Amino acid sequence: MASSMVAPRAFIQQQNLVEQVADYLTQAIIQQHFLPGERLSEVQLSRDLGVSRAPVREAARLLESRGLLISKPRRGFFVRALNAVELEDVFDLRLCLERHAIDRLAERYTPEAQRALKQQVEVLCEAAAGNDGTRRIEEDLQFHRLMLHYAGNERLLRAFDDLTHELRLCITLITKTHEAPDTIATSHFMLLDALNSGSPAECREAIDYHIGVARKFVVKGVGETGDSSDEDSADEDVLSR
Amino acid sequence: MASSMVAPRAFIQQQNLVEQVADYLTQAIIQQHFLPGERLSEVQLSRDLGVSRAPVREAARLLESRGLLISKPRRGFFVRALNAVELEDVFDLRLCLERHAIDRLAERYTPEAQRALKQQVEVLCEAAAGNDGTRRIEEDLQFHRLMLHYAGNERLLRAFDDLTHELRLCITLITKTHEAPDTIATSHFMLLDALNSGSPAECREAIDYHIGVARKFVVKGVGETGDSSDEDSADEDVLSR
DNA sequence: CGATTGCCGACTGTCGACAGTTTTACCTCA
DNA sequence: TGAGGTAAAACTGTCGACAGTCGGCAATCG
Repeated sequence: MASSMVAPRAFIQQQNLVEQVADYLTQAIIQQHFLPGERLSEVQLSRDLGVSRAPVREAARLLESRGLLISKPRRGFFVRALNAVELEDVFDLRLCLERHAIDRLAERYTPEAQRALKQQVEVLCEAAAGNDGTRRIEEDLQFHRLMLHYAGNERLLRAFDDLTHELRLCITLITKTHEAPDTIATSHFMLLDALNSGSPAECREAIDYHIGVARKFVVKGVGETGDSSDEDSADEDVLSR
Repeated sequence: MASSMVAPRAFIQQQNLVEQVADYLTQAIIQQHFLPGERLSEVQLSRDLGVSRAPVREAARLLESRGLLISKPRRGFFVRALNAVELEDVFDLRLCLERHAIDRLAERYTPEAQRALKQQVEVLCEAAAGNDGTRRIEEDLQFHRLMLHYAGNERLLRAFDDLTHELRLCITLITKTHEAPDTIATSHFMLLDALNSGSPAECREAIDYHIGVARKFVVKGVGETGDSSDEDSADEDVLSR
């Protein structure tokens, strides 16, 4: 995985079955090997992966907290299916988080942050030129993650990471519609320019535009596939507690 | 609910052991029966609660995702201890979420929302007059949760709920400093007035002031207890992934 | 006397098994 | 042929057990 980064201990990490299972499930869901709404059998999974049910269950709970799975008592785990409204909500929250992040970032735009972001945009442009759609998405998300990181609020970053799992889900789910490499490049350079200008208003405008474009892309896509995921859950669960 | 906490009680109802254990742990942590940084033994807990280790582990993972526990591989689960910086981050994220929420709420301020919020403020005022500090906090949080709810973004509400667990943790941890009932009342009526005015700027100002006050209260409190929770984790885990 | 090494207890990670429940398949009957 | 009921199959929730690992303590060595 590219550049400097902190060498993440490539040593033997044969442990952590839970995490391994979670990674496997995440990949499988994103790559549509499990369809939205599909039921996951614990025994089936444990057989396939050659582990017992305990780590599978714990991994499933982890994915549930990340919004990729939904558990129904006595029924098991189901792949999360986002409907149009939920999709809008995800992008609205993303807008909320990134607006705040870019506000903070503009106040503490260190040369290090500037350099890192610029480099990441270059990596992204390179990825956009290639054919690997998944990598393009990952580099794009990584750019935004860097923005959140340099905004200097760990908790804010965690909220973004939580959201990213769902974001990745619905983005990958749609990504037949390829954005042109130029569009991606200019769209991100606009953000850098806004940050360089130091004007909060300009930053706000840039991020609103940026996310608005992404939102349109995905929402348009989901209109085609159009899954609603509603079955019997007619009642509202809000307001409880 | 009572103070007889040490006695673990065989409140073993039939189903949903995980949720019951999670609730028990949450209460125990908030009420400081487990101190920040303390290690939780799975076998001890399972013995005390009269259940096996599986539901305890799953509940612990749930609390970990809520930020109340931290798991160290091969070491077990530890009660989360927030240092001053993390506390600031929590309130900064809260500000981020509530700003966005009040913006949206101002755009769709239905009579129903208006009525519900007003009623909740009254409940809060009543609670503030009483002696039960925990209830006052809960009613306060419930008011803000209602704001988020009527903002009409389920995902935003979920992010707030996630944050609330940590918020509750550090608020309750500090709450020797009682806010005066009048202060609480006026502080919330200001929010209602701002919403009634329909002015986004006024709403923004009100929520900034409101959360700023709460933040000062809590941060001041943590300065006294002053736990840092840092031990050996000198390395940064950000930027990974 | 201080540092190192080996041992011991405690604990976590994981597993296979059992009981209760839900789903499904089949069989009967109108 | 379709509807309804019943029994089997499959699955989840939970449990107790085993193995590998971690931290502490004591004995040993410099």
